[in-house]
Amino acid sequence: MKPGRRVQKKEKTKQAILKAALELFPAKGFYATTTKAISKKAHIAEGTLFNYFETKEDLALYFLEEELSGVMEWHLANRRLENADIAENLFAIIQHLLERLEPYEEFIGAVYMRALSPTSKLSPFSFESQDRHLRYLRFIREILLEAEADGEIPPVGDFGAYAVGLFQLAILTHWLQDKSRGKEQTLALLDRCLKMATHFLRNGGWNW
Amino acid sequence: MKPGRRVQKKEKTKQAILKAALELFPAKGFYATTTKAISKKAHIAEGTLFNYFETKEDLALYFLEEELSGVMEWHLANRRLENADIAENLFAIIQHLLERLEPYEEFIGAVYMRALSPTSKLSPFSFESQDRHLRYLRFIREILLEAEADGEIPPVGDFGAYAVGLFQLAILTHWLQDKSRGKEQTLALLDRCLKMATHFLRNGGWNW
DNA sequence: CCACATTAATGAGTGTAATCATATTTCCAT
DNA sequence: ATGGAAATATGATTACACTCATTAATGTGG
Repeated sequence: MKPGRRVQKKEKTKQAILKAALELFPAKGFYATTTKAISKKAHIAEGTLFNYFETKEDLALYFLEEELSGVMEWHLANRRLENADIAENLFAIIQHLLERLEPYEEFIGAVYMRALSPTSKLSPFSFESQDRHLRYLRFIREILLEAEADGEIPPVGDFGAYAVGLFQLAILTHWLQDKSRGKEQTLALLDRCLKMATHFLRNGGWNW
Repeated sequence: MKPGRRVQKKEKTKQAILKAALELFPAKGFYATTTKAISKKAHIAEGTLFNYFETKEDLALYFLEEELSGVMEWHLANRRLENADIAENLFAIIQHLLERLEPYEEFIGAVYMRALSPTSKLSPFSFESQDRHLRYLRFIREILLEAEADGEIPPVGDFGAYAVGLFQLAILTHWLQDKSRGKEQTLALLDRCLKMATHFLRNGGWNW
């Protein structure tokens, strides 16, 4: 079953849009980049862009979602982490995500906060993009469940995953501002917070 | 020094805009309310609105900032809280804020997340609105400093205030979704988190 | 190869936030 | 009071994200 010309062309157009966006967003930022400019650079009509991405925000979020998926795949392939404790595990995951997000530093912050929002009161987002983020939350949930099963931490429920997601947001905002070499400040903070949190959970802070 | 006609009129116009916005935002939500509709209801020209508020978001955030100021004043006037421990103190503050935000529940979430952002990479916000939020962070910092001085908690630095701000954001997103009567779920969560955090800090979790 | 169905591309059109040159109002010094 | 300066209001205009009716390209069954 080889892909027909239609599928091929479609993929090519999508890649052209993404390539154009990835040249403009980092250079001019999310807000100063117009969809018109992206279309032009991708050599397509203005309307075509919206056949591929519902909104300009969705286009920017595509990169985030790709990297979130990438992190999940990477983690699955990285058996070494299966034996790591929960703090190491989460540290590795978040650090890896930050590394992957580096090319998007200049614009991803503008839309990241909204991606997190689980309620329509927060933004006029498509359900689809919420679904995609939910996948990542379920992934985190899985990791926490394993740690629970090993007796590493007490049961933290769905709320645990939600909390980690929020923590990740906090780390990301710190990372965006971090001027230190190699973002070492953020990494130190990340390490410290995770160690504290697991220490806290192990010592019965949660079951109280 | 009585205010001249100019100042009076200006204040009247501002109030008219706020009144109109407060009728439309809760009814239709932030996104479905047009600045044109607000102007019309306030009996002013479309452009006049932007003499008073830089952007539509700024207009919505005005209500938040008023309430943040209100919370600070309220806290200052409430001597009872000076002797309360840090958990009670923060609980009272955040609960009070949530109560005050109730009238804006339908639209404040749409802009709240952005107000928090301390970096221009996150949003095209005016510096002014960042300043206003900084005032609140300094207020939180003050409260934490008092608790530090009393030996209630170890020194948590500016980061402590930042963390509380982020925590408040987390609580707010929970609150927006909370369908329980009187938002009691959120209040229970708030109580639990604060008690855990102070317990944690007191037991040397931070100084590690 | 051809009709015709399905899918994708197009760009003029729309709605709306925000701007800006101009007009109007208020203030104040004489 | 009056003229001119400063502040404020105005709404036509702009810029932009996004829509949609139409056109073009591709796939398919006979």
